[in-house]
Amino acid sequence: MRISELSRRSGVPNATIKYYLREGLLPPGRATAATQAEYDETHLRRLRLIRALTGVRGLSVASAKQVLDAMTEHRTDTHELLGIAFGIRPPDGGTPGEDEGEGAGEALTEANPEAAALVDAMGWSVSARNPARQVIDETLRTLRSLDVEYDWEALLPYAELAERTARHDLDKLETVTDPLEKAERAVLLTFLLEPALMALRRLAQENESTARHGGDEHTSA
Amino acid sequence: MRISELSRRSGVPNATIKYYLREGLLPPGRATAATQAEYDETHLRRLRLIRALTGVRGLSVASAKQVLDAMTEHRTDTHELLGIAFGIRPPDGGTPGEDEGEGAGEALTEANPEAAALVDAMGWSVSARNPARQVIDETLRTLRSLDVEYDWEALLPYAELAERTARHDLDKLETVTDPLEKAERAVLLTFLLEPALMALRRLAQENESTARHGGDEHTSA
DNA sequence: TAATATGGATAGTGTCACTGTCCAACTATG
DNA sequence: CATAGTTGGACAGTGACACTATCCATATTA
Repeated sequence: MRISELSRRSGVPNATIKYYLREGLLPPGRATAATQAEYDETHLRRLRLIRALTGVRGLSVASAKQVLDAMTEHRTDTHELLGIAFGIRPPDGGTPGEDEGEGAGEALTEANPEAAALVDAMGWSVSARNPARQVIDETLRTLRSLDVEYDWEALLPYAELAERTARHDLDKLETVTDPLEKAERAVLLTFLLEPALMALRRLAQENESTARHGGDEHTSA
Repeated sequence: MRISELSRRSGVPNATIKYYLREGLLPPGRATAATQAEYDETHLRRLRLIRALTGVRGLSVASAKQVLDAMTEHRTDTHELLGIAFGIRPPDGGTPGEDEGEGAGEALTEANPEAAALVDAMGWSVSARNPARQVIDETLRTLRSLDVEYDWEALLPYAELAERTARHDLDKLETVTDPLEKAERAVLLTFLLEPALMALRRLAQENESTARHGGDEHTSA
């Protein structure tokens, strides 16, 4: 199919598709002539994936590219994908310092002692370079700067719940055999589910709060 | 203190403080003269809160304002705060439709049948207007549009974990008595913890993946 | 062959979160 | 009191981001 059909079938404007092509999020079509290219179902699918990541999940185009790249490159190694595909946080840009791309190694463990302690306590085996560590230490530090006494031990119950969540995630993944599809599913379950998971927590919080305080008028305007 | 000291003590540039004042995130100081105002510790604290929300959590300035406003207005009703303070998603702007401020009511439940079913199945009592419902339905719809067979029932295990998480959250909250402080803590635990919780899941996922697949070389470059 | 579509390049748009500059009014110091 | 420095407020400018629009030399289709 040509670009217009891709646009029509995906609902993504023509110009935007070109933009994604430029940015490398969408692989170029097979060129049939100097000014003509042919796209197929994989392009359509990729496009939907891009919109899911940038739309529902709210990733920036650059972050989506990283995830997509990791997905296609490491399609044989789901486990590594899960580790690598992260390194991305909400499209905030705040608190950069994200130029530690290489050679950080040990330093990161040192730099994130709380995450390290937590990982240790849980008996987890995760890369010292997993950026999630940094998120944890940064959050804890921020919390404490606001006088909330919170340390990695306070996160232990959450870690156990996360462990169960992860087990559930991986169970879901194991039903898929095709490596490419598996990698895609991993991305979907890891990233797309995040807002929904947080939404569940908010729902549960409201419910719990209602249950503890006055249990009526909770639906009032 | 004057603006410079506020800037020095918070690490937020002078110009940025002025910007927050303009945007209404930071309440104005007590004017001592036509071109002079006095700020106090509450301003400093608020500033730190703003940076925590926009920095670690990645909220947009506008979203942070909503949260902060809800926090100060509903400081008497923590339970309602938890329901209201959301309505904000990552600063993506994608898929808006967020102009349902009033009179949506029933329509939202209708519009989000999966969230409704889930809430029902869990026996939860939450407002029909809680925007988290929309996030859930939207995520599920997106997932299915990508051929991942996923419905609210698949979310049930997560909902149960969320319930436990929420219980844990509320427990932590109950130790605080001062209503203002409680509202602040609620915001902190609800919002600031989110990235950390997601980080935990990623860590747990990597660990679980390592455990299931080859258990070595997980730290390799 | 003429009208239309396409791919690629480049420029422009609107939003966001600041950042810089001005200036009149203050304050601190000599 | 003079004068240098600081402030609050207004407003313009900046750079990043995610598009969106315009061109134009082909290609395709009628």
